[in-house]
Amino acid sequence: MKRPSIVWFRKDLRLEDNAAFYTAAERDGPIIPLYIWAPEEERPWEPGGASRWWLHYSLESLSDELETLGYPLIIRAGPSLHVLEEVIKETRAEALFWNRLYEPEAIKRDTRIKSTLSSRGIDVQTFNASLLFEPWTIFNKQKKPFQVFTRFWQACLKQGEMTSPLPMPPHARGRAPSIKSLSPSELHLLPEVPWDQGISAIWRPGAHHARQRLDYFIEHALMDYKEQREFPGKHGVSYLSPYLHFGEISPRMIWHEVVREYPEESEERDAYLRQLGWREFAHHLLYHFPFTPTDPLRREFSHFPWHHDDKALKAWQTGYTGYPLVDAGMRQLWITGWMHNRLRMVVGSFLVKDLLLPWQEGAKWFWDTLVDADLANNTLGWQWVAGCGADAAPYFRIFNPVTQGEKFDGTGEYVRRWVPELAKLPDEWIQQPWDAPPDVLKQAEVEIGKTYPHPIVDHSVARKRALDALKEITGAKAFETP
DNA sequence: TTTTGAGTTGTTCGA
DNA sequence: GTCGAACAACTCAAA
Repeated sequence: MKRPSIVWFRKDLRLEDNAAFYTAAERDGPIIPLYIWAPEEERPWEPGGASRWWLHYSLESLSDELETLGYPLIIRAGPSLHVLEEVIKETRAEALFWNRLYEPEAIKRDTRIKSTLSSRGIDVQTFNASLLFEPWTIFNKQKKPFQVFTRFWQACLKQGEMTSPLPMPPHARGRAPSIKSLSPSELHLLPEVPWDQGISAIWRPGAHHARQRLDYFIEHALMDYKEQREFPGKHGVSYLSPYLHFGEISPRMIWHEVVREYPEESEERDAYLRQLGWREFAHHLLYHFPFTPTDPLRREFSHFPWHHDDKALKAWQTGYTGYPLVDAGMRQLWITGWMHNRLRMVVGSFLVKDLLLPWQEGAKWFWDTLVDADLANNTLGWQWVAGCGADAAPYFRIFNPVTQGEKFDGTGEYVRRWVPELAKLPDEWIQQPWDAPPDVLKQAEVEIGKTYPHPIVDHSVARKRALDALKEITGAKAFETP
């Protein structure tokens, strides 16, 4: 019997298709599953409020699952290297396995830890458990990273057969030495004031629930995905983003299940798989352009004449801009810790183009409020919407919140759900209550400026202002990548 | 994963 | 009955 191996869990809080855990279980010796809470190592992107909430329940769930297999989870507080050294000493572990992360700070830390511990004779091995295609495996013909999604995804799909997910490892054979552990509650991840009721009402963290969501999605929504995913009032999407972020399900498991259920190519199926592609693309970009969480990929945008307006920012954050669709999105986020992707584009465009506030402010707010806050995805999303990132359109995208409402929430059911003070307005006026005739407003018990705010800006004026602001930088230094 | 405005075509209606 | 204004509905290029 060998000495113990440590499996360092991070954003891979599952047992199935977990290469690090699987490798440890195949090895002949006890396993010490370890979680280290070290938020300062991720600064300035330490987990936000909603993420912490999720993490608390994920750790409880992971701990329960491990317990039934006979591997009690050890939870400690960082710094990571220090904790690893401690645990190695306490258990006489001789091997350490983990699944790789792709955020710049995590890469630096992990590289340092790997070389330090390897040099002391620990068998350190790392694995891919979070991506279908690791960033250093995909390049264009000039050997450079792709900056356009479609080409990137085509190149990925040409890589050939996707390998199958790894199974659940067997029950523990050896008994790990018993060492001290914190409980999830001792990490103080849950809020002290109970703002989490809306989140608790709809989310169930944990690998088991990720599975259920996936099965439900494949059975009920996948075949209508291409159309239905556009309607925020419907349940046309998979709701898997937070599970993917914390690794409670792997993209490979999703891919495999979807393809097993629908072996034939189809527009619906492939439209969904393509979304996994966007996640891959986001990680790819973050890896190759590690400055992008704070700085624009297109450098000329660092001269963009942003405004600074705390009042406007606050109105956006709290969902009081006077544009029903924008406000509905922001309130859904605040209450449930999640926002439909179409709304992420609409509210993002509104912050950046209509209010001319820097996209970094939006990214920060999302980081704190989203249960699926993910550095790669958040960065890609905000740079895309600001027009300063990859996959830039040849035009300056400015979403019209009224038109978007009419197209994607024509019946107003989404707005009515999240902006109840407008609920009684007829469909015709619900996306633009300021234009409704006085008797209609009266009938609906809406008083603009009292029960619901005046529009914070006039969209058509704001649109022109944004185009003018863009002109100020288009003369600036041309597009370049470092 | 867009919007706008200009231009075109088609329809209605009244002089 | 014919003509043109007005407008709706649509396409398309440009941003």
